[in-house]
Amino acid sequence: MKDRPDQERFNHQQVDKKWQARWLQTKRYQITGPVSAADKAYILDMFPYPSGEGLHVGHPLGYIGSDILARYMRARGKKVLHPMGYDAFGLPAENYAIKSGLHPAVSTNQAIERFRQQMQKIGLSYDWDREVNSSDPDYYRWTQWLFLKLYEMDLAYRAKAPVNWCPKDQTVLANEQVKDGKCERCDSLVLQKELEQWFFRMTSYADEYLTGLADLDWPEPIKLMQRNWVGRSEGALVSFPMEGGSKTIEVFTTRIDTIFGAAFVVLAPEHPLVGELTTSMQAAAVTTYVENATKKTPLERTSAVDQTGIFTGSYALNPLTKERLPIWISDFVIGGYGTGAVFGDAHDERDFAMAKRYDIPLKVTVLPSDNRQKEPILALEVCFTDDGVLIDSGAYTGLTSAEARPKIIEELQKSGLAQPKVQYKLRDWLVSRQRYWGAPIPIVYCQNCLENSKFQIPNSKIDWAEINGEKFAIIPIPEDQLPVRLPMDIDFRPTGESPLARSTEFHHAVTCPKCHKQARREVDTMDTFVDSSWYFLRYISPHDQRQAFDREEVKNWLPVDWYVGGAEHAVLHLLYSRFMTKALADGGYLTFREPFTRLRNQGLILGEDNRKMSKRWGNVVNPDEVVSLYGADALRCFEMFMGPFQDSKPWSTNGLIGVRRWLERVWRLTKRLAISDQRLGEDNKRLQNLLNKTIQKVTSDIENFQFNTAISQLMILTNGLEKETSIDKATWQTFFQLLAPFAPHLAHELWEKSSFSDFPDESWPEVDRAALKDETIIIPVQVNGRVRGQLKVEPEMPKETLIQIAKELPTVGAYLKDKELKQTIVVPGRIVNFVIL
RNA sequence: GCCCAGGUGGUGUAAUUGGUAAACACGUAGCCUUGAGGUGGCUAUGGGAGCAAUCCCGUGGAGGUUCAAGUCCUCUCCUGGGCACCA
Repeated sequence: MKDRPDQERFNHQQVDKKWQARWLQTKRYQITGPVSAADKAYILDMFPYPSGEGLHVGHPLGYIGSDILARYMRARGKKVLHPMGYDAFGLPAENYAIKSGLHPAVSTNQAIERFRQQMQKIGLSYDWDREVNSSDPDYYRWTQWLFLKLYEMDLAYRAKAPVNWCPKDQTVLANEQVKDGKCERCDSLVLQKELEQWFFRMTSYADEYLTGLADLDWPEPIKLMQRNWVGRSEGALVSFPMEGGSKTIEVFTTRIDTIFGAAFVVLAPEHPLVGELTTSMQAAAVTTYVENATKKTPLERTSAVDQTGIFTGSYALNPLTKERLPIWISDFVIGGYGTGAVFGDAHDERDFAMAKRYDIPLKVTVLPSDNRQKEPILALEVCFTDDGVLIDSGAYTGLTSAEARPKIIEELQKSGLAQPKVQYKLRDWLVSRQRYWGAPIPIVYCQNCLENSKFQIPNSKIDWAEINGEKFAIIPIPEDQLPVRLPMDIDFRPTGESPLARSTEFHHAVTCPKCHKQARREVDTMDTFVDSSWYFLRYISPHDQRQAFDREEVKNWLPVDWYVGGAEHAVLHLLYSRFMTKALADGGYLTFREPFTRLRNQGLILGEDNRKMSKRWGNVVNPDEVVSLYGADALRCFEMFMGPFQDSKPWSTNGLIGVRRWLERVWRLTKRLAISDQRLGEDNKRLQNLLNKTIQKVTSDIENFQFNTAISQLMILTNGLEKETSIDKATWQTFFQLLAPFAPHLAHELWEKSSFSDFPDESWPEVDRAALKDETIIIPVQVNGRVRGQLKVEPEMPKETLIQIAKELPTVGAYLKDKELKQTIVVPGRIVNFVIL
């Protein structure tokens, strides 16, 4: 029978299994003693939420990229820490439990089991002994410990605040979880509600989030999003005294230069002075307006096109001009930003629209830009040209408004009329959740302790909380009593109060750790983002029963060198992790202030129909099927070959087949090519150069996360090898080494089959410098910028020779004949260009 | 509305950073192999003119800089993402 190529097929199932089993048997790197920053590589993937649906083909894109990097770094002799875990607390498991009755702990563990198997099938080289699971008491115990530390450091506090309330999920949402005024998860319109909640003081590091970005190797768009999120603006606080009253209205402005043109003052409906300022004449109208405004959902409020408002009946005085300014209320002013009050003037679109609507007289004169030099201008009035140039405010003639601002503030500060102020959009982080499936907040509320504290020395600070009108002392659970375990048998249907409140045992059968009288527990759980804000520390000593992380080992391994994950975490998770790191550093637990040195984002893999992969569209591709049909290496290489790592791109089974075809060709090469012990001879410069180029390209491409072109280059090398009949051993080995990070199963198998010794895990090919030269290259010859011929030349050929032989090309000569040569441009090794008239 | 990122063949994309546009694949066509099938092999494949050598056009659009532009500048259109009454 004829020896048909397809009888030599690469049996990926067998090969995958063999090498995956080997990885699991391998004793992985054990952390011992100090590791220098230069020797280590902490390569981390954002840990997944283990959903019941398992991974689809888009999830592992990032894992494959980081795995290639990890394998490459090991080959380079680095000590690599490459762990994986599960962000296992959270709403979906709880919602699923409500629907199916299956306890979240059970469904979550099933999902984790499945995730792990799926990841192992792809051949991801994680250190499986280091898995963490945020819903495990051994983990959340330390999340609770962290809460206590923040509380000690006054970075966790309890406050009454208007909170985003999702009526469907019956829970409070963080600002970050509200999208377009709707719940991020269930799309219900979000309402506002006043509740006492736990907050983390994110804002204490507002400036550091900005300055710290300078030293981080992160994608620029992500940095920008963080900057926008922090939303720093410099301006001034100005006090507007009330006419005929003792109170003043504090106003924040970034446009102090427009203060002379202030025409009215606007308060947010929530502003505390609203009641006091409203005259009896206006009382009814104001009450109606304020009620309507607070009833509105955030969406309704932000989507309003008109600047509606209501006059309070009172007046304030411009502190500079002493002019009477009517005080209005409008819901375009946000209670939670700045001072919740603004002054209105003509330069601002919203102010302008409102003034127009209610016929409030404006005070700024806007002059056409060709009118700059004209007089006269009222003594204290600020005038602008219509392109925003300040032309007169007395002392600052000729300055742009941006130039004038700091000077005006300085001037006003001298007379006590204003003070500089930096304002941030960033808010503190609301971490309380009225949900079951999360880490319990380690606090009890004790009435007895509050009573007793009245008799203590006046200065002893005791925090108290108000729950349903009753007052309690806030008592943190002592560290050695952690974890506060989540009760397992509980009715977790949402009713608006935390499900934990329904557990008598959890809620009431508790004694105060301080006075040992009966107390009640905090029944809220923590936002799952708290769990994920520190998990990268737990991987260092995941089984440590005495501490959250081993401080010495953390010093060795952190910060994370490469962090790989989706861009959807640009602000939330990444900012929370930065906050936690800074807080722990201030607490003396860490010696660094930024958790992630490098960040790389992977793109989305869309369905073959170019839509987001989802059950709803029926376009989900399961990696298990791909792996069993085409092999783990085909999946890995194809996902890397599809396009730039960070881009979104549609799945294509045909493309996958193409990559599989390539691996098959590599497999067959081993059959066909004779292997010689001789080094490549001088006669095979072509192959030598190709090999060198491939080493260079694959190496730099991996380091730059340009895996798609690395695969292309490996394909080019394969095409080159196919032209040979025999090959030297060294070339062959180099090829397998280069292939190994991408297609580890195939590469290891081929190495072994070729009867080389054990695969060298800590070795990476070097470019053979001596071989890297003397190949002729082809360069274009242009006439007037158009290619008219090609030249085969030595790279080092001198200019004069180049010009001469270029002129002799028949195709070029024809153009140059009888023409005056104006200029000749020669870039050696690149191009020759003749410029003629 | 504001701020980013990006528009290159039928498709995914590449381009040594200003130097032969389309590498590497997919798809398609023809041929080969096979009893058959294709996750097998070979060849061709941007558009147009021509028997051909060869020529013209071509990187969303319009201008510009340059010996030379996918790459730089100005304006403009479209797509994706983020923020959104932040004073």
